[in-house]
Amino acid sequence: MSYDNAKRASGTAMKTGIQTIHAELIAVLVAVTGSVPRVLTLADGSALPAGPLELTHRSLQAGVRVWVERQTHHPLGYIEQLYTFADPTRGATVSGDQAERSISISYLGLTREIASGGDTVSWQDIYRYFPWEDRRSDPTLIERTIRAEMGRWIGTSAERAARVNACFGLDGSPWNEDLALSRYELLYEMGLVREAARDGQSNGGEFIPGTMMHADHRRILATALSRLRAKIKYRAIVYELMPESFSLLELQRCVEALAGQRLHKSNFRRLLASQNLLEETAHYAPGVGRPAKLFRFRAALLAERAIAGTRLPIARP
Amino acid sequence: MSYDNAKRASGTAMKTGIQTIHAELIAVLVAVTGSVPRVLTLADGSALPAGPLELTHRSLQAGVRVWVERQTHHPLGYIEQLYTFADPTRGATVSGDQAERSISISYLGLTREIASGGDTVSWQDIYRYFPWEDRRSDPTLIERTIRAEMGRWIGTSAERAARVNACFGLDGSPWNEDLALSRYELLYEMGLVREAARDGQSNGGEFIPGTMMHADHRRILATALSRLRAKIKYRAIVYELMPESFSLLELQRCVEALAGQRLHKSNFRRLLASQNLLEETAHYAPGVGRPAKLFRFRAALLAERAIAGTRLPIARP
DNA sequence: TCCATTATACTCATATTGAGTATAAATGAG
DNA sequence: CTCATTTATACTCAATATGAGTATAATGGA
Repeated sequence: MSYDNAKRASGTAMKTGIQTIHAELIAVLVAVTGSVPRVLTLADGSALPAGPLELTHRSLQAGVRVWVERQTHHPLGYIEQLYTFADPTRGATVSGDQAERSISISYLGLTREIASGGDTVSWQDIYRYFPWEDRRSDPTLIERTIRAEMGRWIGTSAERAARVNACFGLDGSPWNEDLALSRYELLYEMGLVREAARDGQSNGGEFIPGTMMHADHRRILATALSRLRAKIKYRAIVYELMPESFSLLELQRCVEALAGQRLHKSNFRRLLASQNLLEETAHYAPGVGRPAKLFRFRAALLAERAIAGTRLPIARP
Repeated sequence: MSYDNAKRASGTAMKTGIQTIHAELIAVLVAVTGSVPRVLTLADGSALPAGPLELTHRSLQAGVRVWVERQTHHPLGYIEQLYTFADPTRGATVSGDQAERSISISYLGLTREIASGGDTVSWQDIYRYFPWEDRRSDPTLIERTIRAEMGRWIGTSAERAARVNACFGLDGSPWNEDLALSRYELLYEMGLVREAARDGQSNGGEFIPGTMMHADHRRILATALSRLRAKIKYRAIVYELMPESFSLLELQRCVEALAGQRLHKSNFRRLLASQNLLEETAHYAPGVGRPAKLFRFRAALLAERAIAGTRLPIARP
């Protein structure tokens, strides 16, 4: 049973008639501090910040921006729409025989971490929710904790085995960091995350480590992580996550934090050089060892934006 | 003034209070027939098919699928969510002092073209709406028709010049087919598409050739084109657009139709070979000249799905 | 002074791309 | 039946890009 199917199955109040549609904005605010990718959460890390769509908002984007800036007292740089979910079951308050349908529109925003005003608002390590996605120090978590359970789910199905191998980079398939969302959804389908059990999927044994979240917030966070990982490869958006000036190693650590992978130092620098995104400052970062030159992003970058894009074998006239 | 700003400015009925949110699904159905990329439209090509979100739909995806299949009597292969717009102005029926807000959730679907049952339903050449995006035979349309107007908008602003050059591949910048949406939005901002005038943007002179659409359907179509062009480069989705078996040249023509670019024949084939997506059939396509071997997509492809993904300079342990 | 530590510069074999040329297998005109 | 025309495939080769290192340069502290 797929993620969608499971959600459906638990639905009850389906009847045609007068319906109030309730729309909600959900924000995934990401920052990278040191080598830790973090997300802004509510309720002790168990929910993403969300607010109702108000008629005063001129556009969805503007709605999120206003809302987040009020929460964090910090201007929000990059914003991007993630996905819209409309689940008839979730938040279905059947009051007075009138079903309420909820639409959730989620956004990804990039900032730098600052002390948040709110009380229950806190920044959490993203890998708290997806320990298996962080392969920087130990790429074997999956193997050690849950491979046996996955084997049980696979059984003798060649198709299931192929899916698991492609998603988790097992048995010869390469690991692809962009597949974070597919992996979460597959784990849900296998009943190995707690949300699956909560939503009525029975499961025979263990869960994979990782903190559960309210409703499908963890899925939304996985969507954000996937999107962000894919995007850093062809758009210079790390830019929104870095301070004014930084060393090349700091930039590398930031990308590594998001990708969940160690990168090859000199090749990473060669790549940066070829993109012509950075310019030197006159300053050096002190610290242990030889001081590193500090760089900043080229101002012109703001205008260019789009950059390269992948290639097709184009014919010239 | 940006596209969003212009939309906002024309908004009036903004008041907080009881609000009914009306949600609508909009479908961009794409097929490629011969060398023409086509889209399913209503009303003589002036609107995209759209329908209300019904409570009986189990999920948005399912809603679109049901709706489209009822319209076209043909199973829909690939579906992907595009974007959600919530515009307070559009469709704002201020009846009885109650503002109605409309949310549009758009989807991209891929099929093969078949005779559509409906009367006003028809398939239209996508480039009818974006002639400048088709550079297969004549890449100079922009130059010839509208460069002067763009110059007028740019004036002496270096920032505007940089944006135009990056978007349209002028003055040394490379043309990037994925930027179809940015180009449409920029043309709107410049007042060079008719929608801009309709929405209250004054403009001094000419419009760029291209058929106008209802509401912001043309923008949604541009979103679909951008997404599709980006996606064919890293996911094997052309598959949904091709018949059971086909020659390599037919496949090339299909990709060219979507990309709006001619491709280099032998390099395209080398790429295909390296991806291992195809397998030979025993048949040949007759016609003038040497008959071409017919291929089909490998069945295993369905299971693998995700494929490669772009690369980071990864460090090995 | 010399060593641990981090920064930066080079090197080099291999793979991937861009851009063609050469050869093969059909059709139809004369 | 032969040859020009047309399309299909096979190769070639230089220019780049990538993966994986090694070598050398600056620091602060023992």
